[in-house]
Amino acid sequence: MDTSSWVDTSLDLNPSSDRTLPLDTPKKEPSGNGNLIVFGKKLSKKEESGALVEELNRVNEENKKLTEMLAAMCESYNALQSQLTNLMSKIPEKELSPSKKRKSESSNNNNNDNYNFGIIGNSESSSTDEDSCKKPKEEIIKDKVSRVYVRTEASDTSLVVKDGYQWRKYGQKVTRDNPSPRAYFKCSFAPTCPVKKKVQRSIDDQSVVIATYEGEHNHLPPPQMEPTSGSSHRGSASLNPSGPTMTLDFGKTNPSGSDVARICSSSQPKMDSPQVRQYLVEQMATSLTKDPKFTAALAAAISGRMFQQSPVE
DNA sequence: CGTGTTTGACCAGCGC
DNA sequence: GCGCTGGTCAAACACG
Repeated sequence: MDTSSWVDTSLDLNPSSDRTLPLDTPKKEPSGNGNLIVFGKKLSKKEESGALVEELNRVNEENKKLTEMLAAMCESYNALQSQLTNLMSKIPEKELSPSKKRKSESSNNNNNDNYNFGIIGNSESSSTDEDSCKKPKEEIIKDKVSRVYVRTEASDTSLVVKDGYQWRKYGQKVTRDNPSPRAYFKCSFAPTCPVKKKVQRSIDDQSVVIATYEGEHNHLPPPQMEPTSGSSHRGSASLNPSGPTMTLDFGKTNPSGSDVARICSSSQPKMDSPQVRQYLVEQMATSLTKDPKFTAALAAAISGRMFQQSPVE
């Protein structure tokens, strides 16, 4: 199993640079004493209910836009998947049969090309077959491997991927095919948790770190605490790296995002019929929302966003 | 003083 | 068998 995916460290839910969602609107959080305080002004019951209705409308609007975003994402995902399928069918067999374990490692790094095409989570189709052919004697069930591409600031050398879990670094190594060091982490939240994580900067894009998760957490994720804990500088992104990670990529500036958008607008055949379009959207949305991991990741991302937005006391 | 990080040493797998 | 490489260990170190 090998799942590649993209995530912005801030887990920005906005897919494009123009922030259409009203997520950054001034907060109208209910205060502890029951009355809403907007910009320090206490509201009467009437105003309060009005504000609540307004808030509800806003949330509904937001919900609608999120749904649209999800649908758009599903569309592009589907289009990319079919493109990948086409490509995979065209690739000559020899390219699919590297024999060495370490070759596969480097070829996995070459999978960085994936994000140039905005392909999310599809390297598994090749690498899974690869692994199963390549290492028949090795336990295939041994580890679930997932890969997450994380955009960070290029100047940030900490190799910290904020995924909501606690990690203890136990090693660092400079590998042959990448001048930037690779850091090795173990999950330290539960002593018995077998999950390991490798973090290395992309050789192509220094602002991108590739986090490779091995294994599955045998515990619940730690509660999303305040972002000041540990080394997290911004709100900790909450995604579940265990298993076939369904990582959300709503990065607004990363290459995959823009390429996805480009692919959406250019290479994807137009779905002219609104019925067909809606049907496809529903199909994809259904299949996605049926995945508990996806919904969990989505919920975590949204809640994380809300936490970030909650006013400082 | 406890916990986490750093970093050189060591080990195992693989190719030649 | 040897060398190369990735992965892990563990002592030293840093930090709160």
